[in-house]
Amino acid sequence: MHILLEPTSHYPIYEQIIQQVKANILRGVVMAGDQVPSVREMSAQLTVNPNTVSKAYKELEREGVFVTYRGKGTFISEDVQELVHKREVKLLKEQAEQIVATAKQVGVTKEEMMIWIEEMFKEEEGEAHD
Amino acid sequence: MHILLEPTSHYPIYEQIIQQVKANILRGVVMAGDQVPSVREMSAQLTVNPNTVSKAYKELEREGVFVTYRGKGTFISEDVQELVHKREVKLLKEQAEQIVATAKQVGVTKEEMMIWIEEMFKEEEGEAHD
Amino acid sequence: MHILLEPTSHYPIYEQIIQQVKANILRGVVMAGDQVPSVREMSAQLTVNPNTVSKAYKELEREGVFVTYRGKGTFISEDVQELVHKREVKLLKEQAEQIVATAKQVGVTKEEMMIWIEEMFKEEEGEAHD
Amino acid sequence: MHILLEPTSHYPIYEQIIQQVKANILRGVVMAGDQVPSVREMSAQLTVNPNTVSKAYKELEREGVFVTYRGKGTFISEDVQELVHKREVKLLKEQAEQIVATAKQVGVTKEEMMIWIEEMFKEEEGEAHD
DNA sequence: GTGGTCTAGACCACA
DNA sequence: GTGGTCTAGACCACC
Repeated sequence: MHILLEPTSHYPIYEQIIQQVKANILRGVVMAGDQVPSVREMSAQLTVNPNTVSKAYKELEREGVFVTYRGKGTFISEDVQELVHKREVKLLKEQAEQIVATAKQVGVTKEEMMIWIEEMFKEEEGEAHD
Repeated sequence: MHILLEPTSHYPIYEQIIQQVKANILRGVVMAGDQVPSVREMSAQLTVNPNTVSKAYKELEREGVFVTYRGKGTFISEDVQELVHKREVKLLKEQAEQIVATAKQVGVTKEEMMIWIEEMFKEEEGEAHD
Repeated sequence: MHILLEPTSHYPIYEQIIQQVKANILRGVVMAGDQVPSVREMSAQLTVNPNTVSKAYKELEREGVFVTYRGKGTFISEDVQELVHKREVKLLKEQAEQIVATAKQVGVTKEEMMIWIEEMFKEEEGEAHD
Repeated sequence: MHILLEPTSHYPIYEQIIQQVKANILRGVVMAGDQVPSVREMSAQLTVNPNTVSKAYKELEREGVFVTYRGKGTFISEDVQELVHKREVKLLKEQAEQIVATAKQVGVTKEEMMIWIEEMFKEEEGEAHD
C-alpha cells in the first residue's frame, strides 16, 4: 500500500491517510481480506504520530472499510471495493452539485463546463497511475 | 447586501462572510465603488463579534476586493466584478479538475458525468437560493 | 499650490497634506509671505473633511511653517524655505542612517549601495518636476 | 531566537515581531528547518498576548517564511534565507529610491549623499546592536 | 463616526 | 502539547 502525505497541507493528516487508503482500495492495490500494516508499522513508515494513524484506522473501521480481529491485526473488509466505490460516487455527485451551483452563480454555462470536462478527461488519460 | 451565516457549518464565520460578500458581488447586489456596511454595523446585523467581521474585511482588502479609506469606511474596489469573476472561474476549474481526477479513479466515465452535469444544470434552473 | 493625495494610501491624509505643502515650498511653488488657501477652500479642493485640513494646518503652524493672522488668513512664514530645507535634510540623514543600518544587516556593501545611488540620481535627472 | 520589542515604538507589536524574526534569519540565528518557539512560549517570553504572536506568525507563514505542521509546531521554511534576503534587498532599494527622490527635491547633491553614506558605513562598523 | 491594534480568556481540532 | 477560531471589551488614530 502506497500512502503519500503532504505534511504542509492544511488538510488533517488522518484525513489524508483515510483518503489514500481508499484510493489504494479503488486502484486495486489492496483487496478485500488483505491485512493492512499495523498502526505502529504505518506510523513508522509515514513518520507520523501513532495516534494519528490510529484515528484514521478507527474512522475506516467505523465506516466498515477495515475490520480488526483482536490480536491478529487489521484487515480490509469483504465487499469493500463496492462499498467504497458507492460512497465515492455519492461523494463525487455531491461535489459535482456544488460545482454546478457555483458555475451558475459565476455565470459559467453548461456548454462551457461540458467542454472543460471533455478536455479534462482527455488530459488525464495517460497520466498518473502512480 | 445579504449575508447568510450557517452557524452549524464547519467553515469559520469569517470565511463564510468572505464567500457571501463575493457572492453578493457576483450577483450584482453590490457594485464597484459602493460603500459596504461598517464593521460595527455588519457585526450587529450578524450578531457576531466585530473582530470576526474585521478579519473577513481585512482578508477581502488583502485580496483587492475591498478598499478602505481611513476613517471613512470600506468600499468595493473598482473592476472588482471582473476580478472576482476571474478568480472564481479559476477556482471552479481547479475543482472540476479534481472531480474529474476522482471520477477516473473511481471509474466514473465521461459519459456518466456529462449526464449528471446536464441534469444538475436543469434541476437548479428554477430554484431560489434565498 | 498643488496637492496630490492618495486616498487609498495607509498614510494619514493630514500627513500627506503636510508633506505636499513642504514639497511645494521646497520647489518654490509657494514663497515666504504667500497666502495659502483657507481650510475651507483647501478642503473643498481636495474633497476631504475640513477637520483633516485643519489638523495639517495646525501642525504646519506648530512647526513654524505657517503663520496665521486672525481674520486675515494663513501665510507662509518668512525664512521658511531655509527652515524646511534644514529639517528635510535632517530627516533625510536619519532615513539614510536607517537604510545603511539595514544594508549592513542584509549584507549589502557600501560599494553596491554607492552604485545604486549613482544610478538612481541619474535615472531621475530629467523626471517629474510635476 | 532573540526578539527585542520597543513598547514605545509606534509600530504595532506584531510588526516588530515580524521584523525581528526576519532579522534573526538574516543574521543566521535561526536556519531553514528550525522549529521556532510556539505561540504560547513566545507570548510568555515577550509578555504579550498569544493572539498578537499568532498574528505575526500567520503573516510570516503567508509570506512563506514559516511553515506550520498541524499540531506539531511552526518551522522556518526551506530556502528562507535567500527569500528573505531578496525581499529585504528589494525593499532596501525602494527606500533608497525614495531617499534619492527626496534628496533631489531638497537639493542634496549626489556627492553630499555619497559622503554621508561613506561615513555611515564607517560609523556602524564597530557597533553592537544587541 | 471609521478601521487598527491589543488583551484576556475561552473552546476546538489535531498530533 | 500545537495552532485556529471566536468573543468581549478596551484604547487609539483618523476623518
